[in-house]
Amino acid sequence: MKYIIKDLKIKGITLTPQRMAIIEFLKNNLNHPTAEDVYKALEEKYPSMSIATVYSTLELLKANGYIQELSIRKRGKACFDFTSKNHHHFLCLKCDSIIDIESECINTCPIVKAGQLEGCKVGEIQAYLYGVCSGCNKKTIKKSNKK
Amino acid sequence: MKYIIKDLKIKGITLTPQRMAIIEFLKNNLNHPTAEDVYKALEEKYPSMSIATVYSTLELLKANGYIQELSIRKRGKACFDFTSKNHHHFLCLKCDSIIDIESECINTCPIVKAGQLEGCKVGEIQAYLYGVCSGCNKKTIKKSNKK
DNA sequence: TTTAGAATTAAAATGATTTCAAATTAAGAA
DNA sequence: TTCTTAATTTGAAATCATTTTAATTCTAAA
Repeated sequence: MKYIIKDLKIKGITLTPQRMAIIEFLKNNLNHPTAEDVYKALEEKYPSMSIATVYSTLELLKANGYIQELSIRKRGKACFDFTSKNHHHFLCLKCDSIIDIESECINTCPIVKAGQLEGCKVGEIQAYLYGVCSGCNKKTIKKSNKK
Repeated sequence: MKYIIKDLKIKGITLTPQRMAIIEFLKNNLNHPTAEDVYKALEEKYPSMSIATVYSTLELLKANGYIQELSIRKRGKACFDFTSKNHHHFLCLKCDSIIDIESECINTCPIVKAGQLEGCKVGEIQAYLYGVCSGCNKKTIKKSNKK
């Protein structure tokens, strides 16, 4: 948080209250919010804020590498994530939730380690795992027990 | 190709000329076309075909597991891929092209092999590799030699 | 051949995101 | 502090991929 503020100042990027509020919100909401999520959350405190500001700030933060836009979309919407370090994402096909996967095991793949494949220079890898999350798993088990 | 036709018939799905043409096109264009790509390609041969038909057929083929919709989007558009077998995708950040990664190495990750992680049941993994493709790499080298 | 259900069509609707021009704000200079 | 200019925000309109709709046209089975 602090380092972003400092960093942005060094880069000569203006720190408006709106931008501060958006950064603050993202810091405290690591559950991959959409632009709309951010907008709705800040609506009360900043009634005059425009959704266009949310989009432009998210774009700014993305361009400067503070946040990542996931390739995965929540019901057609882009969602965002603080890029603490390289991590992957798990998607629950039942409840639509996105869970961070901190496991390093994907990063140990030969391709990733070598940083290249068939002449392609590989910089980054984003893995999306699809399945059923533990919460939904438990629900399913309970249901089947009831029968 | 043949097996899809047979399969669809068995499933009681009507094989209209439009659907046949779309399947045929996808078979011959493995470069991850968008709905618009499909539509434009068939426009000449089927001038009356609607883009809505393209979308509904892609949806049908996806629902039946013949094609895969990538999470990655080409300039904001969904793109599709025959799912021969589980494979991953490389995205060139310079030329926007998407290249199939047949390498099995990602699938050998402990998470994927175990099929679970932290209580989540993992069914499938889609990896997106980002970087610079061999074509663009060569161009860059040539340029830097010219200097 | 008839007919009911399914698929196609063109147009309108939707909804996330982007663009725009006008109004406001930030920040450096005086 | 006040002035000034450039950057930012705003709200509304525009964009654009995709979906929906209702009417028309096909398909396939009887």
